[in-house]
Amino acid sequence: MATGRTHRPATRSRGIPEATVARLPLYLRALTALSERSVPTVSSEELATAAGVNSAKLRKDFSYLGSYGTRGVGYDVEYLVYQISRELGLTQDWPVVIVGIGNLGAALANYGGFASRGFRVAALIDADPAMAGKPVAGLPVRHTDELESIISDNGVSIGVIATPAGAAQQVCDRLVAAGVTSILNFAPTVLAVPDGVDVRKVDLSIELQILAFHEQRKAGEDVNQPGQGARTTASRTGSTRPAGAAAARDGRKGPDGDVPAVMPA
Amino acid sequence: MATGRTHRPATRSRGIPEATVARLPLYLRALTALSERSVPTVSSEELATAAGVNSAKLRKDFSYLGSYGTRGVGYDVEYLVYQISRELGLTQDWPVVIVGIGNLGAALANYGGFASRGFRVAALIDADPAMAGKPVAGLPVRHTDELESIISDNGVSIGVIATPAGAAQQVCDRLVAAGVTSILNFAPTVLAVPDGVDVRKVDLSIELQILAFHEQRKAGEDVNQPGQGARTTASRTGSTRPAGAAAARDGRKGPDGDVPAVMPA
DNA sequence: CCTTGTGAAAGGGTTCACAGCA
DNA sequence: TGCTGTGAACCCTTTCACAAGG
Repeated sequence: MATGRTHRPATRSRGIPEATVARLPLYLRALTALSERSVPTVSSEELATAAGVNSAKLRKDFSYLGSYGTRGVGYDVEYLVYQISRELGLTQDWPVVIVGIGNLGAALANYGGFASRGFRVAALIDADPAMAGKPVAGLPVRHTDELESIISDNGVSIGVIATPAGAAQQVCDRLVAAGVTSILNFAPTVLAVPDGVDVRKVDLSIELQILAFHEQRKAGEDVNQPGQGARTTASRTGSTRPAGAAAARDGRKGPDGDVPAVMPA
Repeated sequence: MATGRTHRPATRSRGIPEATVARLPLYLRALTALSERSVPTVSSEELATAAGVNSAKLRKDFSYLGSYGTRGVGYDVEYLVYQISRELGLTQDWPVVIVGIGNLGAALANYGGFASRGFRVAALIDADPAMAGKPVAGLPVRHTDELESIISDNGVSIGVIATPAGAAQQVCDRLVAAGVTSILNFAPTVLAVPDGVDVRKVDLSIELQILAFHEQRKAGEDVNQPGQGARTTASRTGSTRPAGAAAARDGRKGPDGDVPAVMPA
C-alpha cells in the first residue's frame, strides 16, 4: 500500500517480510502501553489482542526477529520494546521536514506521535511568503527557497508532503534532489521517484471510498438503516441504478450476469 | 490494512478481491483527470502508468468488474469512470460525521477531496463546549451530546474519528450504537467493534516508522548521506548498536547469527 | 497489428496444528 | 502444564504469457 515506484520488489529488506514490518509499530505501541503500566511479561495471546491481530500471526512475526520469548511464560515487555525499536530504526533520531503548512500540515506539525518515537520535526516549509516566519507548533515556517539548505544542514532523509496535489510532484523532485530518500505523501497524486527512494502515501479520500464500497454491500437496497446487525451474505441485487443515468450502451457484460450497463451523459 | 475486528475473513464482498477494491479509487482518480482533459479512450498501459501500477494488474483488476474494454483500442474513459463509481458506491451520496475537531479534524473538514466524491460532511462534532457553534469549514461545530440525534437525523453510516487516542473507543462505541457501520479512525488506537462494522485506520506515526525501517536499511552504517543512489543489496552489518544500551542479556539469538542482544536500562 | 481478457504459474501472507522447551 | 516457535497447508495476490478478438 505504498511506493509510487520502486516497491523493493523481491528484495525483502533483510529477511523481514513487508507485512511484518507494517505490524511492528502496532506491537510497539501495545508494548509501550504495557511498559508504562509496568507489566513485566506478556503472552502472545494478550499482546495480540492488544494489537488487534491473532496470536499465530504475532508469533510468526516475532520469529522473523529472533527467538525473543520464553516458552511457558511469554515475552519480556521491556526487552521486546527495545528489540522492535532497534529493528525499526527508532533508536536513532530522524529529522523530518513537513512541506505545505495548510490545515493538514499544521495538524501534522502539532501531532504528538511524531516526537514520541524518534522523529523530530526539523522544519516546516511553505511556498506562501506570507506564512514565512509565522510560528506553527512552536516552529517558524520557512520559505520554500530554503528547502535545499534546510535538508542538507539538518541531514534530513525523510520528507512529508502535505501540499495541494498540483505542487506535490515538484516538491517531491526538489526533496529527492536535495537528498531525501523517504517520502510520506498526503497529496492525492501518484509521485514518480527514482529508484532507491521510498514513497508511502496516505489518502483520506481513498480510505473513504473503500469504506463506501463495503457499506454499499452491507446495505443490500436500503442504505441509511441504523440497524447494526451484521449481514454477512450481502443481498445480491446487483446494480443500484442511480438517477442521473442515461444513454444506454450495448454489448457490455458484467461479471455475473449483470443487466446491460448504462453510462451517464 | 484495516478493520480492528471483523476483517470480512473469507467473505470477499461480491467476488471483487479486496486488493482490487483498494485500487479502484486510484484508477478512478486517474480516469477523472483524463476525463477532464476530454481524453476519450485510454489503454491499460497508459492508465496503469497514470495510476502507478503495472498494466497486467490493472487488466486483471478490471476483469473482475466485467469486460469493459475494446481489444486493439483500450477503455472508454467516461464509461469506466461511471462503472467504477457505481462499483464503489459513489453514485449515491454518503453523509459522514467527523468527531474531534482539533487540528486534524479541522483539516479533514476543509479537505476538498471529501465533497468531490460523493461524501458530504453532515456534521462536525467535538466534546469541548467552547467549540460548540464555532464555524469550521463553513459548518458550526456541534457538541458531543448531539451525536446520536445527528446520526439518526441524517442517516449517517460512516463516521470519522479524529479525537485523541483516549477518547476514541468511547466515541466509537457511541457511533456504532447510534447506527454507524463504517469507521475511519485517525486516533492511534486499536478499536474494538462488533461484527458487521468496518474499521479502517490511518496512522501517521506507523507510516513514518515503516519509512524509518527502510531508511535504516538503505544506509548501511552512514545515515544522513545525501546520496540518492539505490543500494539494492543493503549491507548486512547486522545491529547498529545504539549508544544508550547496557545490561547484557544472555541466551538470546538473532535470526541469522546476530551477536547476543542487548537491552536498555 | 494492437490491446484486452485470462488461464496458469509463481510468490507472499495467513492460519493450522503440534513439536519442543521452560 | 503452558506457551513459544515453526513446518506445512491454505489462500490471496501478482506476474507471466498468450489466445481471442476488434
